Amino acid sequence: MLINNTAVSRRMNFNPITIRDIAKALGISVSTVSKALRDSYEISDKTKKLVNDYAEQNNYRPNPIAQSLKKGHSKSIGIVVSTIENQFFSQVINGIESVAYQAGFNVIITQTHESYEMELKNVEQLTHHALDGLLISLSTETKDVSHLKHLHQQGLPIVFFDRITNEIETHKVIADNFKGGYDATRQLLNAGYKKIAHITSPPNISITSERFAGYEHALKEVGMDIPSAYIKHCAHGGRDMSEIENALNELLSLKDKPDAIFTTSDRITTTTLYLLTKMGIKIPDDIALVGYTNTTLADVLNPPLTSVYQPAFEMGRKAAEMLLSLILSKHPVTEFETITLPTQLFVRRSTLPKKAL
Amino acid sequence: MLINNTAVSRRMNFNPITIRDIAKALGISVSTVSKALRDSYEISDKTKKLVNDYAEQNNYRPNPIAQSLKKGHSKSIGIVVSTIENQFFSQVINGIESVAYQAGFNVIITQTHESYEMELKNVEQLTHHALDGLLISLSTETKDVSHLKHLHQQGLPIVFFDRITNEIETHKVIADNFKGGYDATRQLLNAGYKKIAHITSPPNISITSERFAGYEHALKEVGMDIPSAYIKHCAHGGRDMSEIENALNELLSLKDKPDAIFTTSDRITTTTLYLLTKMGIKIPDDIALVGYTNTTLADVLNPPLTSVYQPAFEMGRKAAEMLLSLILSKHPVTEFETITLPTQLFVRRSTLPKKAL
DNA sequence: TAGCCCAAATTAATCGTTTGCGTTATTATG
DNA sequence: CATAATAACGCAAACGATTAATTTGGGCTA
Repeated sequence: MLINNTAVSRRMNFNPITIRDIAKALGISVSTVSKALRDSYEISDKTKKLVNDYAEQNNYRPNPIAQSLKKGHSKSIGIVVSTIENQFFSQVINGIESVAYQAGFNVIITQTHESYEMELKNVEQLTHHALDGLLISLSTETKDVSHLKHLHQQGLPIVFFDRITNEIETHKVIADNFKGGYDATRQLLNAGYKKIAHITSPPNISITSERFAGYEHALKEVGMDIPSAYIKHCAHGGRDMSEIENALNELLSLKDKPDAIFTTSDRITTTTLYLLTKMGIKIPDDIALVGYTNTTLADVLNPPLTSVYQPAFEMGRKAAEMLLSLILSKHPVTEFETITLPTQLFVRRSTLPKKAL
Repeated sequence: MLINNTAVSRRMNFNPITIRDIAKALGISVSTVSKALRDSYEISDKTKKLVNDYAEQNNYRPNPIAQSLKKGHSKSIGIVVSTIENQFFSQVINGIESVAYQAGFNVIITQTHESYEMELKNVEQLTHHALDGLLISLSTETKDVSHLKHLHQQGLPIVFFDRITNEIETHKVIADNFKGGYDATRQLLNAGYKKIAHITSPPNISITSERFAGYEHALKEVGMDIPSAYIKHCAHGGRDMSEIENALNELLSLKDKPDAIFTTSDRITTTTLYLLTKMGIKIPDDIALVGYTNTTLADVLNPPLTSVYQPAFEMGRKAAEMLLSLILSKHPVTEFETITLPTQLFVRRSTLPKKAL
């Protein structure tokens, strides 16, 4: 009876039972209910049972908003990535999730689609909602990180992963991009390719320059210099197919055409493969291809694709662990570290040695 | 001076300025500040300017938690999908995002990884945090939807997409699964294949039975009956490779081996392709393959994969629009609709007509 | 029986905002 | 000049949960 009454007295909206309802129904005070539910020593077992039973029967759930307001934290962390369609990022997110949920945190995912403006909006959005911490991989367009600096100064824990900045001192997790670039290039060199082009993201983001450094080092090691006409930057990291189409067309119209291409990022890699195929260019016969990608499909592509694989899940785990340590730390943290995770080169048919062709 | 003082007086934690701080600094009341910020007619322009200037200079942000508590809503919606690694779902999410953000809502994404237990946990998690509405595609394991029924009865707006239930009356968005299954099967039949196996998810989820019905109809239409040994259900929708491996092994050890396979779900499709390739089975020569997938890579797979493409982005948009209409509705909604979106069959080399082989 | 202790419960303040209503001045009206 | 109207602002009660401080009512001891 009573139950029904309290039930109908609420709005039609999603409006669950509160501790006040319980208190009223049981004829005791609100604080007694609260303490009983939290199993306080101040409350008798009899009352506790009474309260708990009633709460259970009426499917009571503490209002998380009220708890957050009171406790001063929201138990949720924000994630900013370029796009979850990229398998690399969805795997990172899986890693983040696995540790966040363990710790009772939930995650809010946002995507920049490689746009600086979207990054601003998302960070704004996220901090407009209550956030205990932020995990971010910068957008391709991002050159200015003052939006993040402000938040960081205000005390919001931030951990960077993948695409980082050195303008903000905090924990960071990256893959060994230098080695990834080196391994990929070295593999092409070993297979006999001598004219190695590089299609990549803009140089302002960290991964681009690091991978380029690896590429450069491998070439220099064998005494080759870097032909600037072979280096192509896609303004939006290959978001638009036309970026890559243009890059390829330019490369292919060179007098001295490349005999191999090293691509970075999932999107650039798979789109390059798609376009070359569409153009009727044989891989690796006409042009060899090695690319960064985390797709599980590399083995069944045509041809199977030599690729640099990044430990995305692990990166997510590590980043989340570091963020949680920042959030949960009693004292302000002043010592930060940057973790570098190894990458793995999977050699497949797209970089078949030249002599074997 | 004052600014600095208020700044240092706060905790080291992320603890931004409040309206109380503004009131104190300006020597006016909290309510005046609040009203000034909300541009109330009760406040003079002079005071408004004073408050707004101070707020801007000190980078004031209203605490969203407090606002949510007061206003009774959180401006965020929850999403439950099986896994964002599946391109179909990440595209759906992009669609959802595009309308949610437009309306000032943010989204919280959770993954079930096809587990009923995880679905329970996620729904619990989500509603533990403050939610204005829920978008959900059921997990493969889910047979009981009482956890959702409760929430729905309590008044939480819910919209189902993709994998729906008819036990709960609300808005739903699905693809035309019957036609998808029919088209795929029909394509195989037209290409001359006669022994068509079907690897799919468990029959309890809606998409499975709907697609099966299409498959069945196509076969019956040409007077063929459905050989039960050709129907394989993967308990977790292909989450574990072994599920698919077993299914394939059973199919291939049949006296009367199938000459074609119709797979549903991204995961099952790509894994089947991978396994057949690894087994050295030629597609389509030995076995033809048509599958559900939303990967952009279908064209560059080996062989290019005939596939049923679902309008994932559009599905996300529609679902989000319906949810928002539910959330924003002044009156309780009693009329619900189920939208069915068309699918598209892309014919590629993996179902090359038999005579052409 | 006074004095004290302890268990068990209540009161009230708090988190940051919002908002109905009351309180001042100041201006307009008869 | 007295009164009504209005503009501009403050007070205090919410929203739901937590918790320090306080009260209440026994029970026990000296």
